[in-house]
Amino acid sequence: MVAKGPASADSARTRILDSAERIFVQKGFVGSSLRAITSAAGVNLAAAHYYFGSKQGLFKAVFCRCLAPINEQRLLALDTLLRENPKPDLRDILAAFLRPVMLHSNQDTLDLMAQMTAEPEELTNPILAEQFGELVTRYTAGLQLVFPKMREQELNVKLTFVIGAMLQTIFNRSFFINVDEVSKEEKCQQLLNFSVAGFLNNDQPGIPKEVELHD
Amino acid sequence: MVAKGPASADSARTRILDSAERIFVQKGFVGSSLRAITSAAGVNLAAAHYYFGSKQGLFKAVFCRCLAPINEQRLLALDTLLRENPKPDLRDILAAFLRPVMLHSNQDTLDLMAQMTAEPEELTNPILAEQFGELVTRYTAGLQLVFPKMREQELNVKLTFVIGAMLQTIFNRSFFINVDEVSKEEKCQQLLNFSVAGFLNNDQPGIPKEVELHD
DNA sequence: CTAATTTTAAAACGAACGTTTGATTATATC
DNA sequence: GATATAATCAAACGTTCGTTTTAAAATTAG
Repeated sequence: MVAKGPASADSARTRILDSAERIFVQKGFVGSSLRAITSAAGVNLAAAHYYFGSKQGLFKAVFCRCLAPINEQRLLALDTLLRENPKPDLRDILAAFLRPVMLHSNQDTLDLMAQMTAEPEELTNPILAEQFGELVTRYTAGLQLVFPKMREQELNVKLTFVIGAMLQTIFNRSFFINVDEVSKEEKCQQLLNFSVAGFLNNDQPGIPKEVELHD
Repeated sequence: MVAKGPASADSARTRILDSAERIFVQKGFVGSSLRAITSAAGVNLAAAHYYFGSKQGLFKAVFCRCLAPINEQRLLALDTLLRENPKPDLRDILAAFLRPVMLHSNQDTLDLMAQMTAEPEELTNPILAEQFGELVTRYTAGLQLVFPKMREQELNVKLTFVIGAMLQTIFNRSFFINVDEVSKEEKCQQLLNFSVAGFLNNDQPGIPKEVELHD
């Protein structure tokens, strides 16, 4: 009997995941101790290794449990979009990408996503590859349907802008800009407007001749 | 003789700052040990406490040494702009904000800025308040000259987008989107185009009815 | 019930951490 | 040259960490 285990064991496993999620978000990977996680979960210290093998295994389990459903949602939304319209609308693509994160995620998941960007790469790269590799590939392909003439590099740069704006928005760290009173929905709508306009911008005038004069 | 100290002492202090900057960026605050920092600097472990009092004091010193000059540059550029033109151009304001970071900073400084967003707030908040408080205030005021009718909340949200896009761009963490082959200058130019267009966007069509438009 | 397996528990391991101490060496001042 | 101050150093402090071990309790299966 390896598949499920008894109910008490499963709830212990879940309690570890829950408290690890909260503490990893607050303190980061190195800042979180298994002792703090397990004692907050009300289980023995050794239980963490029993269920997840190592601290890193627990981290990966926490992360995948949070992010997998969101990215499945994003991919499903993109599929639906492309099936209905082979020449899709830019706003619809960006909405499919942003809405599952901005609107349909609880705060813990958002915080975990933001926290992820700060962990050491050797820890996060395997997880990111698994959770974001296909996502980025398919969305890039989708955007290329909208901008068939745009160089892939330029498209990647703009997608990076959108992701950065999204992460900064869901991040609770504020750089002393207070946006707490703006609702989720309004932030998402504004980010969509901002991103669509940013994507559609044709080369602006005023390419600087004065970039070099700094003294 | 407290002001300067002998040449060897000053170079020890500087060597600690240099190696701390590099290691803090790579490993974060909790992930960096004073032993690794001091041994990389070729000084005794106790020298870190001798010069900076504590690990946190060292962190603050590293951060301020990096960020103070950049933000002074940004404020000076804004001042020059507003003195020359009481009704400044949006692109000029954003350029004054972005260029010192995107073009005139070395990679270590950029990485440190990005890393900063991930450290625990109790560690970073005092530093952020000191280094970014005035910056945000004055740039917000500058942007309000361009958009006198825009609500401050909306302006803050858009500024958050710009900062997020900037941080994501200078972050070496890629989410598997490769933009390494794009030059600094081109990224900066694209970010300016993107941000100006995003700021200028007037309410796009297709605002969903689920969002209530209050006043 | 008995036996096999899964889950929990307590204790200890060696290693690494920030910090402090006390002594020693270098530098500057008179 | 004597002396006060600044700087360096090795060593140790007490804690905390991830992980392992060993055994007891709980659960399941025959």
